[in-house]
Amino acid sequence: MVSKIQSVKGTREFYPEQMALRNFIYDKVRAASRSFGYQEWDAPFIESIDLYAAKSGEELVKKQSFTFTDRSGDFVTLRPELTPSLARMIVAKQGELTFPVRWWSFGPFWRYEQPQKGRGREFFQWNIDMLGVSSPEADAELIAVGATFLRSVGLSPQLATIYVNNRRLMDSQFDALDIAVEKRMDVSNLVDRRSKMEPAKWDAYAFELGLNESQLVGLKDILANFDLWKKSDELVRLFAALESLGVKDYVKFDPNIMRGLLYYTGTVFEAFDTSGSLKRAILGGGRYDNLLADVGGQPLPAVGFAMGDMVIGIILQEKGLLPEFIPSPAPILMTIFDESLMQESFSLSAELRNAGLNVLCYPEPAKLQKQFKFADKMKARVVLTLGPDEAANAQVTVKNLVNGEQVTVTRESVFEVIQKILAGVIS
RNA sequence: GAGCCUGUAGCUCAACGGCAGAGCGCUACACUGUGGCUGUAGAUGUUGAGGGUUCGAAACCCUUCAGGCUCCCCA
Repeated sequence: MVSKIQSVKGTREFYPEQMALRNFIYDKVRAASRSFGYQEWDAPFIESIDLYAAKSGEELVKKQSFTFTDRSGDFVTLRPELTPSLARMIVAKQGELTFPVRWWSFGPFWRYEQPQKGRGREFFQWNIDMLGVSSPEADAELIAVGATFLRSVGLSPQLATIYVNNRRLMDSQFDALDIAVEKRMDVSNLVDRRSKMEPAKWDAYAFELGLNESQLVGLKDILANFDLWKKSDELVRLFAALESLGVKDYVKFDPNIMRGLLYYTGTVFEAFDTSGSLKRAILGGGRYDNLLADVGGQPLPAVGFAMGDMVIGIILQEKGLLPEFIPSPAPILMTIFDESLMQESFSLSAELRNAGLNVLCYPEPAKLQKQFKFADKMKARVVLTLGPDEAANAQVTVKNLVNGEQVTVTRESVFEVIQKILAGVIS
């Protein structure tokens, strides 16, 4: 008895309908990236574990990466993130690249996590970065790319918001409370967890981390102050640029946005669906000015963000923002009337393909009813029939499945008639 | 890595420890040159897998796999 082999935990199978969703996201990602002039690139899918050991979090490297030894005994990792590969590739050609570099990528990543809604072990991720510019206006451009994407998939500012904060601003606020530099990580973590903990427990946790009463009160004041951005020149400039770029209605300052990652140095941001059930970020990123120097390059400022395909995919499905799924990429079905007319029908389909049309040919003679039903299932818009009557007069019958109208025309004019029908359907 | 919930037809779900069912979908026919809509008929299946308790298990117990909700983490 052969037992069924199921797919690996946390992976997804892409049947044509799911593939259409993935391609929809890819198309929108590509369009948003290209509209700002970003170049597409990619890195290897497998990398040495050492690449991540240098700068990624310990959690990521030790617990959440797919790592194995290859046949020669070397440790290799299925990439859990792209930024270290980006840093290496930039450093390798730092002397010959034209800056600012604007690059984007969309590809697969793997993390050994507990699968949940919106989170799997194999997923696709959009990464987009600008390197070589340290201005808040560069930060604004990346946020604008994200907002442009959200708008392009039908997520209005009412449905999705990009929350912005700034690490330097928060650090200065922490300094003002006499919170030691060594404690910043802990306090960031504390801020991150606030929404998940009961207030009393959160207070207790704060004291546990060594904050005193006045520091806790001060921290709460900071986190409740949504005008704090006015104290940051960077954020004032950022919001001015966002206004000019036409995306300010997507963006809100929020001092509670921290982001766990160690390497962020300035502006950080995260986009959320404001109305949905999913509490996960759609996209997130920020400025990381020290990373390239840390991995051995010349100092180079950088800003970027990443977006996984799972959360956005679920949101788009839940909100009904996906286009209708059309099973067949060919809008035209050529029927096969009977054995004797099969070759002629194949020839006609070939002629139409040569003329640039996508044509789905029924593969064998069958009842017309069956073939029309098939056309309907495939959501074809035009069905061609070449029966004895048509063959005798060098004609073809063309049926418009959208409005049910049918005409019999000469073979020479079929192409034109079909084009008119397809054009009419679109408009 | 930890806790809790769930798993029955292709899909969504019923079935008190006592004959495995419904809706949708699917197939055929009504209609021997025409889809959708309608009507009629038909097939749905190792109840996730393995073991145990019981006269009898989809149900109870154990193990395991998968999904979901938390913790963790979110690069």
